[in-house]
Amino acid sequence: MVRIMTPSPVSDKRQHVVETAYALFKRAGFHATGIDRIIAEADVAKMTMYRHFPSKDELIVAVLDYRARRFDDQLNQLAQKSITPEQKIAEIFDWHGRWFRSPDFHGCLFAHALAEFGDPGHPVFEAVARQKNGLRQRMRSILSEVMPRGRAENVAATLLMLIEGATLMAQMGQADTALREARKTALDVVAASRRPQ
Amino acid sequence: MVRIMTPSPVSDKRQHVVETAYALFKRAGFHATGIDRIIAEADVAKMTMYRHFPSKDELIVAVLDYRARRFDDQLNQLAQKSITPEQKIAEIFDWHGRWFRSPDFHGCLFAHALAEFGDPGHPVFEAVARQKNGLRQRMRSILSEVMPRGRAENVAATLLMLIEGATLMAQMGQADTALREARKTALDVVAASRRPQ
DNA sequence: ATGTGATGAGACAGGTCTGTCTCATACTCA
DNA sequence: TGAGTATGAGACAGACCTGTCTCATCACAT
Repeated sequence: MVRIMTPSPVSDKRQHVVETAYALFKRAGFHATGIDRIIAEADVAKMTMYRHFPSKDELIVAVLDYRARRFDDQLNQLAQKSITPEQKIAEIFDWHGRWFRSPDFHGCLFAHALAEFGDPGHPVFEAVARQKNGLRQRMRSILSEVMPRGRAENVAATLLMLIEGATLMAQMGQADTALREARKTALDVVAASRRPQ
Repeated sequence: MVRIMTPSPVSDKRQHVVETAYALFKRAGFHATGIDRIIAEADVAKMTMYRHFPSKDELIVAVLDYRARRFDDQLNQLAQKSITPEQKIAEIFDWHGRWFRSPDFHGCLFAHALAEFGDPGHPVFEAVARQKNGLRQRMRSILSEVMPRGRAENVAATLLMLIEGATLMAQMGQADTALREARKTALDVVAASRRPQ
């Protein structure tokens, strides 16, 4: 008989490890956070972790993919609230502004992963690229409503750079200035390329 | 008699360790690069390193300060070649473009350091802040020739974000697009705030 | 020549890292 | 009841980590 293996308790433990690892990676980084620390904090046996994730690298990828999914979900919800492309773009920047001011903001986990796993071809590198390209394509598709495909591509790249730069400045304690100027520049750039109605 | 201790051979070893550590940190990151690896690559005794740098953290700070100094020197040379603020800003972006295309470009060492030592108050964090603020103030002082102090401050922050974002995109293999769009946006932003002559 | 300081070579300590293995326990479903 | 599965607890291996210590050597200035 085909049974899909008891689903809930299995995923529960796995998900709990992912979320605990996320909280630790975010604060201390990837190499500086040991497996022992993760399982202690998650209150889980070491073998439980290693049964779900064959290696630390795969746990890191799982954490990144989990965060990318949550990020996408939140931006999807946000997208329903606004109508014009300008509003949608502004919402994305404002979402980042709220993030910057959140209690334990520690910068972008994906940028940090890129710093520690800079080798292209490494699974972690690829997970980072997936997330950043996803955000860029999201913005490109928003922009392509009001400008040609090529321009939308380039403007999306510019907006992504502004977001990444603002995130770095926010981590250095300049959250307010960073978001205000990045948001303003972003809307100016969009306006300059917008197809007149 | 006051003797200042044989100066050249001492600094030679110290500088050699700094440069070797730089090359390794750049490729593999800070936590992932061990002291043993550094002294082996530098062909130096462990005690020689520890006499110059009481701890690994202080070596990291020395490496960052060394790179910040070299970066400043190069931009100083560059500043003499151009006249108008627009030219000077464009030169800074073009310098980054050449950097992105250089043989072993691995992203911004300071951004990577921020990822691994995100705790404000940590000496490494402060070294990063020094470098980023230095670049921002350099651009602010360029811009203040053609716009009020407050605007120069904000425009400089925007340019810094574009540079940081472009550096991150370059590390993900989008060097050409990143630099082109960042440079163009930067000059647009400057033009929009420029005091008419 | 002599002494002083920088260096080389490597052992060593104490801790932490990732990953494996074993054995006992609990839970679920047939 | 009995089989299959997930898990807990922890020992263990082997490597690596930072940082300290000792002793020999070398260069150089007086």
